[in-house]
Amino acid sequence: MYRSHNCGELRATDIGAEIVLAGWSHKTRDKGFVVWIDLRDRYGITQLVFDEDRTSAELLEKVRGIGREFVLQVKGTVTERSSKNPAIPTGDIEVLVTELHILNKALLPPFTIEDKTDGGEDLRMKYRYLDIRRNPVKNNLIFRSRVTMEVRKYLSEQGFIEVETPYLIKSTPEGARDFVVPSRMNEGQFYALPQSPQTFKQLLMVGGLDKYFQIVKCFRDEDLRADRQPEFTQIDCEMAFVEQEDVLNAFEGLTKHLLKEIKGVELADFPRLTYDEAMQKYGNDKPDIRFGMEFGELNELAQHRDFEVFNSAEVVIGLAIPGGANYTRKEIDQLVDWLRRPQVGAKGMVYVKCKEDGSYKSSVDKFYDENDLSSWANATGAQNGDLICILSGEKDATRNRLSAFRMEMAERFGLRNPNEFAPLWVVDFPLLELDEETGNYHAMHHPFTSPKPGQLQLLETDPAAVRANAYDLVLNGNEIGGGSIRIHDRDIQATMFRHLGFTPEEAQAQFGFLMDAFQYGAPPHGGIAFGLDRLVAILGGQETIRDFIAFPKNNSGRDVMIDAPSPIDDDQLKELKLKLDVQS
RNA sequence: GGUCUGGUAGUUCAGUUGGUUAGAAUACCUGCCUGUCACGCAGGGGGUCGCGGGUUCGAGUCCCGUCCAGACCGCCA
Repeated sequence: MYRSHNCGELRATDIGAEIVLAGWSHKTRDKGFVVWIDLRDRYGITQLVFDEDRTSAELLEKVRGIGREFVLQVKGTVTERSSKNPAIPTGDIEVLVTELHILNKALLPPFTIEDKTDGGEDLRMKYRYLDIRRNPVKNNLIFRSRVTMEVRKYLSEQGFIEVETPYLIKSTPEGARDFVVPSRMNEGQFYALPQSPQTFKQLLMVGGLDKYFQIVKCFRDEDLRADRQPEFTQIDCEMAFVEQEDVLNAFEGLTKHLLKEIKGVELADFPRLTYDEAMQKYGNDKPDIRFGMEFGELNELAQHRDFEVFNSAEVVIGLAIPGGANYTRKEIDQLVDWLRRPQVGAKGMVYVKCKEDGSYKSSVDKFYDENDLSSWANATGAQNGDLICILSGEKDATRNRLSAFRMEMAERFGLRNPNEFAPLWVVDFPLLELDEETGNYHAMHHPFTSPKPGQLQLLETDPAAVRANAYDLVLNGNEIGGGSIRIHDRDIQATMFRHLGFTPEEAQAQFGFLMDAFQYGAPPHGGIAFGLDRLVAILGGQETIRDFIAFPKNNSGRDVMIDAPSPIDDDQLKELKLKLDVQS
């Protein structure tokens, strides 16, 4: 028996008990006549005590050889502390050690194993197993486990069946770049790792499973971000015989359940915005609605005067910055500089100061009078004391820029409170999106998404106008889930592929299995997939998902701990019949 | 593919206008300490200033290149 108790559970009621503990030596405090060691495990810290009166000289000698992170097993008596520590749960007691075994020695860790470590990101990732000993990381992993447990519990209770789908599947050109895996037994051929189990879950619906879910790894070979990893986990769900309303209700239920169980937050019914509304009000299809600051469209009010910049623009949009009227010239210049950075790319900004006395002062006073400026304040909801910032230009780019600006200002004003949760559904996404580079349309969600009823004909005449039964669940400015009602009719699916530029032969070669299945009685179906890593991070009140993943990859997709990816040797290449063509 | 920020002791960082022996904190080591718990006190060891080149009498500091890390844009059906 390695231990009778863990390091977090002994209390005053245990005083007098003979116990055995095991754990890591967290910190030693040697006061000369007495030595304390904080013994740490997953459950907490228990203070061990050794002193000149009660401990043998031999044992004291051994204790003084113990370094940080040695693995210890101790036998001893639970005793009352003469000076207690109310800061920790075990602070009333300590263990007077009679026997000590060093189960394993340890090198000095390259960073301190403390809540506020002195280690940087780099080192922590290289020695992730040490990092995981720290409370912040350990607690995040425990937190994640609680979330997945609640997901499984809730969905199982709702009648969903968890089914595993294959990881070695087929590469398709649509969507993200695939990670590929060479097949030894099929020379010159490759599997792809799934970007999502999309087609399989649809086939499970054809198979009659009716309600499916899976907590599943997905893989996308695209560049990383603080909230994006090349392998990530989805809560993947699909239901048969459902309309959009059924899916939204089912997963609004899941989200409410999680917020209640995990955060103790009771959410009201989620507001819904159409994609068009979201873009118009927030310039963003995943708006953060924890704060207001909605856009005001000023086209009608600002055009047809003598100001050419606005007249020639597709849109003129204003955003009221609370309390911005007293910004100095320098402060406003700094905002303009921020907007002009290459990442944002605005050419300039027009501003209107809405002064406390109700008068206006703008950078375009030459072209507009008080009535104009007043109408702008009205349109943007600006109060006296606010600053209206106005961007103009091409619609999508201008909305995009002002949206980035809105988020930046909210960040600066501390309006993005991590303990506040503001979910919403964004619905009625466009079915197709024009690819600027190729001039072709591609599916905004994916090619299996069904157009809104009655809009199929519109595909021929005005593809960009077609709306889809597609929806995103947005939480605090993050897309945490997205899904759609799928196509379940072979002919409609074939039509979709044609519009996406597939020849019938290509469509059959790549997705024939799905379209064939649709011929054998596919039920109407739809579903959703949640990004688990992101969801857990947001519930945990953090921006970056890395510390909710046990072994994450760095910015360049490397695992610096195991040093992957890495070259493979020539024998392996030969076996796979692969030749490399890389410049060394 | 691009923009920006950073790389100096085990670690986190400071280092002024280019100028003597590159500092602080923390960690580590030694000694002291009768109740510590961020223990305290005294002392000590510890540096390829990412790498390569250049400018200069002289480079941690300026210039060019390169590698690495991070944030973001593109990308992510």
